[in-house]
Amino acid sequence: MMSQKAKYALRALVALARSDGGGTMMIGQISREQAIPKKFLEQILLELKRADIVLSQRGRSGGYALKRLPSEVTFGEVMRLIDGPIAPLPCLSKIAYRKCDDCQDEQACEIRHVFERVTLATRAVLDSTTLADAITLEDIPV
Amino acid sequence: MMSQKAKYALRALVALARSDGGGTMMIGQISREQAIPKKFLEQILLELKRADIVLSQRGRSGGYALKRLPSEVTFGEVMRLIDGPIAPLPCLSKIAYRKCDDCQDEQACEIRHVFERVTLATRAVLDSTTLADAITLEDIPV
DNA sequence: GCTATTCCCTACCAAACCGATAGAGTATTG
DNA sequence: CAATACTCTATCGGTTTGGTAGGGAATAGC
Repeated sequence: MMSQKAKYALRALVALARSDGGGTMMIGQISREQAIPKKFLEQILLELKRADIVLSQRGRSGGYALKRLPSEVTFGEVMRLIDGPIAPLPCLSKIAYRKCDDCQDEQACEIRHVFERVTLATRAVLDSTTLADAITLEDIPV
Repeated sequence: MMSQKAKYALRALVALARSDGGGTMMIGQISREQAIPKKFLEQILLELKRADIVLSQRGRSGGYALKRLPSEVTFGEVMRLIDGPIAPLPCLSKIAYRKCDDCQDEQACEIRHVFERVTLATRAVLDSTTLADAITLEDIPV
C-alpha cells in the first residue's frame, strides 16, 4: 500500500495541474477542495518545492503552482520522493540500490528474478504517466 | 518495499520446492541454509501451515513439506498472506476492498486510474508465477 | 515407556514509521 | 503596519516490523 502522504501529494499536484494548467492555489484552497489536513499538506508541498516540482509565492496573495509543465511531472518521480524506492527489494532499486543483507548470490536469487519483472512492469507505468496524462486518463481504455 | 517476513517466507518455500520437489525439511535446516532467524521462521512456517501451503510432522524426525505441488503455489498468494493486499490503494484491492476515506468519486479519481494499471501489471506477474516457475526461471528471458 | 527432538503457541519488546498537530518565524502586500 | 500566507522544527500517540523468550504438545527411537 502506498502511504497516505503520497496519495495527498499526487492529489494536490493533480489539483494544481487542473487549475488552469498550472495556475496558483493557496494551501487552504487545496486542503479544503481535496480534504487534506492543512498542516500536513503544508509539509508535503514544502517537500515538493524542495524537489523543484512546485514553486511558491509567500505573503498576502501567495500560493503554490507547478514549476514545470504537467506533462513533465511523472507519478514515478513523486512516488520515489515521498515513499522511497518503487522496487520491492533494495537489490532492484535504481535510486537506492543495496544488496539484501542475507542474499549470498544475487544472480541466482529466485525471489529477485520474479520481483524484477514486477519492478519493470511497475516502472513502465509510473515513469511514463504524467500529471497531464492523469487528468485526461478517463478517456483512454486500459 | 516488501517485508523481510515475506522475503523469508518465499525463500523458505523455494527451499522446500527445491528439496526433492517437495521433500521434508526441518526448521533448523531451512534456517541455517537460508540464513533466516530460527524462531522467526517458526512463526512464518506456522502461518504458511494455517494457510494450507505447507504441512508439518511433529516429533523426533519431523519437519515441513509443501502441501501442494510447487506449480500450485503462486507468489501472489504468499504475498497476500504475509504482506496483505497487492494493490497500492484499498479501493483497488481484491481481497480487502475498501473505499478511500477521503475519496468522493471513485470513478473520477485520477490517482486510482493510474494505480489500477500498476495493480493489473503487478498481479499479472505475481498471480501467474509459481514456486515451480521460480526455480527454473534462470533460463527464461525477461 | 521414557526421553530427546521437533513442531506449536502466546507473550513480549525495542525501534522505526505513519499520520498527523503545534507553534513560532519570515516574506509580502494592501 | 497589520493581516495573510508560506517556512521550519519539534513533538506525539498509535501501529507495524523484526525479532526474542519460554513453555507446551506430539512423536520416534531406544
